[in-house]
Amino acid sequence: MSNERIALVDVNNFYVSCERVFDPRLEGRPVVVLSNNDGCVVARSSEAKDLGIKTGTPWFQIQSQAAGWGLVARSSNYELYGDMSARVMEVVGRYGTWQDVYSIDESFLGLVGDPAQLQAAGRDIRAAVMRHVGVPVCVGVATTKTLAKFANRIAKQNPALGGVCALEAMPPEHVAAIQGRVPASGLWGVGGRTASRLKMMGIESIADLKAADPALIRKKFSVVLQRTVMELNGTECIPHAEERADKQQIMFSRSFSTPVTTVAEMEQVMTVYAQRGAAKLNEEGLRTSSMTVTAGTSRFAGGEGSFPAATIRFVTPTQDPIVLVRAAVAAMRQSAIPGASYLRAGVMFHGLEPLSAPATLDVFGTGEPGPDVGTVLGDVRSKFGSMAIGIGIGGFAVAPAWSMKRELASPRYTTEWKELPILRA
DNA sequence: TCTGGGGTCCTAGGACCC
DNA sequence: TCTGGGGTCCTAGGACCC
Repeated sequence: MSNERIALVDVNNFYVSCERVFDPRLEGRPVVVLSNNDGCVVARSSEAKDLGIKTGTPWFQIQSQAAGWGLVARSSNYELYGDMSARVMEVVGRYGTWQDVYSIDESFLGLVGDPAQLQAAGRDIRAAVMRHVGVPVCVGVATTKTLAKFANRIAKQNPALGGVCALEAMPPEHVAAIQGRVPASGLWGVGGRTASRLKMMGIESIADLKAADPALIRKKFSVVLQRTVMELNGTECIPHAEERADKQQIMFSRSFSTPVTTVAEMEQVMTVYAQRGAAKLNEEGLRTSSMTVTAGTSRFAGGEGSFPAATIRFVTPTQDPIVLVRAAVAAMRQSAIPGASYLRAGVMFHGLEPLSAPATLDVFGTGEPGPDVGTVLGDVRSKFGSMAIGIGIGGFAVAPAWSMKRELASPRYTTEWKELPILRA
């Protein structure tokens, strides 16, 4: 058996940790980061967790108690987090035989060595990320991705381990005892629905699931859960990211700060959202053969609500923002109900293909390639800023009433010259 | 008054083909 | 009472993840 193992490295409370790098006054205090429109809590410091604040808690429900708790809230600052993520991934990647970036704050890593060497590597990674980027990480090491996730969780929950847990360095009976105690729902890939169905079969703990018959699990659930069972028993079943397919869909979707009720406003929204989606296509070097536009009223209001959705297929796949904007506006004009109080909308692209792919036969002769508008817009924006140019209402100088609210935002410390942190010595 | 945004993978079922 | 078999492709929806 090879002694290559899999590490899962992730940043503790990533968004909060990013905020703390640039505002050390937040150290030791309860801190939360809010979703777009300052809607609900998406990240919490350990102190905020101790206050009993849950992920997803609406900000308006706890806002009035914040001062009494000494709780600090920040709007989410994805430019900052994205840039910090790239720095963390670069440092972590130096230590692996391979690296599979799984999310904004996690990556899997190939590590070679005996249990003691793996633990030492984990400690080196922690120290390097702290020194070079300034955020704390935890490291779990095991034989499969599912077990590495489990080990990482042990590292997080036991401060005595110093943020590193190599599963094979622990006594097996100790590991078994933990697996007997922790519910299966604590595993990667086992959500609430699956957990409650498992429970009805008498499978409650991780140990129960590990001992379950993989064939039976596949029959009653799916190949996904079967893989979890096999990974718990040390058989690798989850392929690395580079072996997985290319991106399948791209979406741009946002809720509004104030409801949209008129057709004219909804057309504005589609104009802007389709352009934002088109810009993503351009960044990825893709074109789309199918676009879905959606909108929705509040899920929390009573009554039926209105959730229009329309899909447009393009005979000739396109990345042209003018084509996409026109189609999105026309589709939504037919689907949205005038007077309904819409709180969100989105644009999704499917059937993606690289721009380098051979063009589909253009039967109707409409797709004569002119200057690539998307590329021109992208170039102008990267030089002069994201609001520098746009199509139609997308080129407004003043944000419309429905646009996003971020009242508690921190500066984009690392990606905007005008917002660099200032150091006084 | 105020409740996120973006993805992945799998499965079932229908359309269509020979 | 009988009314193929086998295959592909596509889509919608479910479940999960961070």
